[in-house]
Amino acid sequence: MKNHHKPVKIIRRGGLAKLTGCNLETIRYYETIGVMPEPPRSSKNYRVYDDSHVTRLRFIMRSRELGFTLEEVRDLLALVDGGAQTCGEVQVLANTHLTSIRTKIADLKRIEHVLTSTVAQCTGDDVPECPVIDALTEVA
Amino acid sequence: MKNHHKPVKIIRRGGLAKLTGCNLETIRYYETIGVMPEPPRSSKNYRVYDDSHVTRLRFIMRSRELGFTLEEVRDLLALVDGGAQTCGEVQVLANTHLTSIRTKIADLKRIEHVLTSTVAQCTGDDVPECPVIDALTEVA
DNA sequence: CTTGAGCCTGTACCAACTACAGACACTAGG
DNA sequence: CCTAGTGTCTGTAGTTGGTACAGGCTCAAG
Repeated sequence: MKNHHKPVKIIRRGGLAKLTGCNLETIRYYETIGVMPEPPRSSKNYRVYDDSHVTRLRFIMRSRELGFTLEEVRDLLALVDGGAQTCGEVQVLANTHLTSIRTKIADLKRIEHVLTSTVAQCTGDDVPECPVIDALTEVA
Repeated sequence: MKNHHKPVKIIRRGGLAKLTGCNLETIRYYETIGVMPEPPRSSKNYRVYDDSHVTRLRFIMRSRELGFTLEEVRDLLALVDGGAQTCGEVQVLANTHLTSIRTKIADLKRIEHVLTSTVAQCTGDDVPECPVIDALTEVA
């Protein structure tokens, strides 16, 4: 008969924030948009979390770090929650996301190329003539 | 004595939108945030634009296409408006922007690499085990 | 007994737009 | 002359992904 009056360290919102590194308010935000479940409440109406919430929040954060939108995170979680997720379904989501990332990279590289070659023509002097301004002004 | 009762085709908001490809509402937005000037109004309170507005809006749009934030656009315009802009000053703004673009590219490439190598391990089958889900779940 | 920390709620704010409602203005057709 | 359609005006709300703050409650320590 152990743990009679110190069963488990209870996790409240601040605790979950510290455990995960997530911002305190963001946790509540994730709850309101439905990617985090509404946790049970203590007698004083405090949110009470457990390990499953820690895991889920970390999943969300890691997904976000990899650039998944919250809508995509919702889809991933729906697959996981459904229990019937298949590797094939997840792969489709991941590949779709990968495509949009590759598009973004291509866009940024194009921008980087244009800017780099334009700035390279700058004298950098105290003169009003500037290739960058010209490039932005030209009718394109 | 020509153009006696057809002086110049007047440009209203819709006209400016068509000339530039800019969204109608965005033009008003740019005015409220101060990157586009308040144009004169007709007797019926319609905004009346001229070539200078077309040029300026195109400058803004081109800057946005190159990924400058509206705050950066404001800075660029301030230099141009001041009349005393120097190539050196513009170059500084452009290089700062370039740095942030390169950072974004690097971030996206890292993400792309992680996702690509993870998805590559997927069987894509109708099985619940999935390397992507594992990667998102792992404590990292 | 008071002070501070932590939690609660609702709401406002950021970028950079986009869209919509409701009210006028103007033009062409019937 | 009336009406339909288009264009414009204003203010305001919604988008994404958070972040922050105000005002109020509870609780533990000093």
